Amino acid sequence: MTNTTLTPAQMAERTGVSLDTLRYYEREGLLDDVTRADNGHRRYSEDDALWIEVLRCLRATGMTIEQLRHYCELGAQGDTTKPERRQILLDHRRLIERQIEERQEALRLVDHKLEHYREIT
Amino acid sequence: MTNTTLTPAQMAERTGVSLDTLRYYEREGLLDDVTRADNGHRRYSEDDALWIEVLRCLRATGMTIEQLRHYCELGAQGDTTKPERRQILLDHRRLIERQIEERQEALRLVDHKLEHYREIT
DNA sequence: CAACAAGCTGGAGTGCACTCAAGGTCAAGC
DNA sequence: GCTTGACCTTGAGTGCACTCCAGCTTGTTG
Repeated sequence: MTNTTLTPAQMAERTGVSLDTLRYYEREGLLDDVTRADNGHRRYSEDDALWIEVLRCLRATGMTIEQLRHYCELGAQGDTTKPERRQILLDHRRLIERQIEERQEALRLVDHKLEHYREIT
Repeated sequence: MTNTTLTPAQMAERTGVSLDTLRYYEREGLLDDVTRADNGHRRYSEDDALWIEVLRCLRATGMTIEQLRHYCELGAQGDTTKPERRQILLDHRRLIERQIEERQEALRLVDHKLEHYREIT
């Protein structure tokens, strides 16, 4: 069993992305040419697993499917698109930073409201 | 014009919440008894403004409309619900902290990918 | 007074990201 | 040989949080 591929179920387990969502991402062009076993079943590679982790992370921080598709298309077009891909990541990085700031402010606000309840268990 | 109330437009401007969304929140029970001018137009108080800021903040950090409605209902039920309201805020606080951690991890991942592009402008 | 801006209501529509359903294939185990 | 389970495809359905629309009233302005 020195098999380096993952079944759909294993991938779902490992990445926390559901079977349906894995197929959905593939349909949307976020995951290209997943190899297949003889019976037509998907066999994900380790690289697929890493990329799906990236997808999960970018989605969780608010990148849309549309934006991810664009990023993937750029990747497929080769090295000339590297600057644009880099810019997309830089822009998203700033978005994440703003999200962190927004949440730190939210913590302050929640803490302020919690003071109002401080006398209780 | 020493008027301490805000028109819908002023409230939208101030809080960044759209007119439609302000009405939607009211319909959903997140905003009770907004006073009205003689002509039936809404006149928001300063307290409304503060509360809408809270709503915006909690929504922005992932509290659902349903949860917010529940929180509001508890508030309307009086002081006996204080412990539950406090617990809701504590739970949400933990959620926000997890979101910050998730985003800090996302930053690391994005930075890692950016290293791959470091040779470019 | 005409016309425009601001607001009102009830209800329908939208966009996004999944998520589910129906009907089928295929391999392994009893 | 039949059932079970994992997977397949296509296409429809769902849930959420808005967002828009039609048709109305009211107040202001040239």
